[in-house]
Amino acid sequence: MIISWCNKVCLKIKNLHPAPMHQKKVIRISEARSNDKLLPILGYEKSIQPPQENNINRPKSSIINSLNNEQKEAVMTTEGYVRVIAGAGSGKTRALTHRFAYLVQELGISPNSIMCVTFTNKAAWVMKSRIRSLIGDQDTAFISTFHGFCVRVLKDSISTLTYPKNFSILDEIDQKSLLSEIYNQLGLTSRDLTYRKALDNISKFKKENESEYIRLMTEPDALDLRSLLDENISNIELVVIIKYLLLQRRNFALDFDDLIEFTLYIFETKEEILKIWQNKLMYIQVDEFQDVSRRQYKLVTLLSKIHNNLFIVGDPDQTIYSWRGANVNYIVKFNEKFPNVKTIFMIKNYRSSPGILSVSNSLIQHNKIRLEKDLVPIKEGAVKVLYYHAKNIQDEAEWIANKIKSLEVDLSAVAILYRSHVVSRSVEEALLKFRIDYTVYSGTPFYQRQEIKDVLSYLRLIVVGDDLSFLRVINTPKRGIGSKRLELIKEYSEKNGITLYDSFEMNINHNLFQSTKAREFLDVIKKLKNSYFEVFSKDQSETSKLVNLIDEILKMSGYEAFLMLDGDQERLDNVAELKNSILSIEKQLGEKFDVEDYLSQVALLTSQDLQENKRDMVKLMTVHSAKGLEFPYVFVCGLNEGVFPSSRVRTPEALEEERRLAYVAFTRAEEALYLTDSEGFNYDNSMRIPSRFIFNIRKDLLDRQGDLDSSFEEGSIQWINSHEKSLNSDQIEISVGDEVNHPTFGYGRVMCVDEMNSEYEIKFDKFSTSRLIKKNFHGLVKKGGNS
DNA sequence: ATTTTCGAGATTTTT
DNA sequence: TCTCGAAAAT
Repeated sequence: MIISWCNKVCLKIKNLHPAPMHQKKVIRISEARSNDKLLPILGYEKSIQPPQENNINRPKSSIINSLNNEQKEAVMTTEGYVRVIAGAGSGKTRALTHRFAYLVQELGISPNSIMCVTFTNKAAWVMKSRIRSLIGDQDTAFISTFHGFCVRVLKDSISTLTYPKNFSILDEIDQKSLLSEIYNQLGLTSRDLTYRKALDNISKFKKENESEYIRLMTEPDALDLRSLLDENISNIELVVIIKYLLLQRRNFALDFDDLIEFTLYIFETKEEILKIWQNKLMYIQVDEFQDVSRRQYKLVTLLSKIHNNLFIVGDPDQTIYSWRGANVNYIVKFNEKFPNVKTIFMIKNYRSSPGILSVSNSLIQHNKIRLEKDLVPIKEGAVKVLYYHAKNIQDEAEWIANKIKSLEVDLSAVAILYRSHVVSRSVEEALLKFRIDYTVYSGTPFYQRQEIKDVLSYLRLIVVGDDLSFLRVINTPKRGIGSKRLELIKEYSEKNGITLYDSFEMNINHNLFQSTKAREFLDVIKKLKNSYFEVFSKDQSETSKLVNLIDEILKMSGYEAFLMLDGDQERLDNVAELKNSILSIEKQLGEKFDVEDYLSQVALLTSQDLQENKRDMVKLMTVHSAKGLEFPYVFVCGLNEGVFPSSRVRTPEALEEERRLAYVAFTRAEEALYLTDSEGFNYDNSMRIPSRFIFNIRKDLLDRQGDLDSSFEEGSIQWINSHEKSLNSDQIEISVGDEVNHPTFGYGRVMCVDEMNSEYEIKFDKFSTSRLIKKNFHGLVKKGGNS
């Protein structure tokens, strides 16, 4: 409470609505105090990190010497298709980095000919710095995520398309704002069709009409889309999809999947470009291959076709992204798809103590669909994993806080993992109460925060002038321009085929804008545009051009004043942080820095890139974002039915994924692992019982604490068993291609089985588009025989 | 006539 | 934190 008060004390008393705990960054008391003298100034300068020191010219042999036999084998098999199936903590990333270094140093391969795909930006960053420490300061430009690579390709070659000539990246927030535009137009609300569902429909549409939709997006005019719209005007879901595509076109906006899809499209249609990349990238390495999606798989296999050097690393037991399209079969069946695949198993675990490992093994064995593979501990020790059953959530959270205190270790050695963000709330309260510093790693990513998006939108409006930025910025801070006045601007722009900003400028004298601050806003933007062109056209060697421009924007637009009046210290800090990150990027790139490039890529950056030096704080994050990381002490909390596994689980397959997720969580721990759950009620008022994953663990492996009543335990196990049975029996054997009969829709054929949402997609004879039917709908009858 | 504010209700996981 | 609708403020 004290810390939170310190953070707030500098604010106006007015706006005391606390943000949800899990979204907040809590800072140390000393920092909070020093902050209040900084309050009146927006953006204080933090010292910029000194550049990393490189150990140049290490003896060559060190690349191999520190490795075990399997790793050596993986590193030194430099030709052909190699698959490493590596358990958690077995040093797979190490094998990957050392292989990169080996290729460069021993075989004299240019680092520019090696593509190394990581799962996150952070992983790429870590890998780069490790490789640099092995081989000195070399260019490692092709160590990146799939998306990072695609941005690079697109930047080079998007001009070869007829349309668009230019692109920006849509993040989740942008997607939603596009949708809300459409909903406004159609008079829909999110109750009629949830955003999530609509976005689902859109990606499904794109998947099914793969070639079609790219053509529609890249043709110079969207006549096809418009006629498609007219034909299907009665199908509201389809209308939303088509309108969305039209808006995407208008804004040159690509979402994360489009990024890869467009790259593939360019590769498939422009052979010269593909050839260039295929020739350039002699070696391709992919980490976390178990979480590769269809598009990503297509991309790497396409790229490796000339040199045929593809090195993949992954652990099928750690597949936790199937809901995003990841498919384990790409790694499991890799050897069937390519000739002479060399498979190397790495099952020695260097990370965790034996107790942690046996618990993890014991858990994952309950999965039926998997390659048998038990990890072997290298570490020694007999410490058991501790399981604490609390009577209520507060109890659970405070037990964790107490335990952390009693550990008496560096706080940065401790991580608390949970299934979903909501769970973090009670833990945060307890940590505050016990005065334990912490950072929340997940939550809204830095570049998706309101204030950051606002500032960047101002910038983008000035530099690019796109509609999305205009909409974001026109009424923040409030200028008296709401839906009705916007309507006028939109209509005019639609009629004349111009951007919203241009339409706004042309209508500025309209009566409707008289009592608003519209003119003021227009003047400011005009002035800023001028100063942008002035500053950036001159060949100034001054480094912080962009930061200066942002300062100007903040002052002139009134956004700074708005933040100081309305926001809290955290937002001011975030804006300062943004300026800092721009400054360091500018410094890094020097003359090569380009504002438009920066703006088009900013969506790919994550908060993790900025949170490097968080010393001495407990880390809180979701299990998903803990992927690939390790911590000496790990707490997994909220191990309750309905939370972990999530209550949304409808199929045995989805349950197995939850179990893998738990497995990932457990195997993050190095020294000690603590599992906790609590009694009480879930948000849907159901009684909380311990997670089945607790009962999956062999009893003698757990050191149990807390008051778990034996009849309560008995009841819990019974409920779990019956739930498991119902999961399995819900499945009617209907698969793709089957003919079915539906009581109202009649005969149809199953086009697709969606495991995640447990739906069938069926094309009925009566309808032109297919429909989704829930798997647990009992009226569906399978028709025997073929037609 | 429009915009702003405020309370109520809801929320898996993310490149 | 987000969205929605109704009441209050310009």
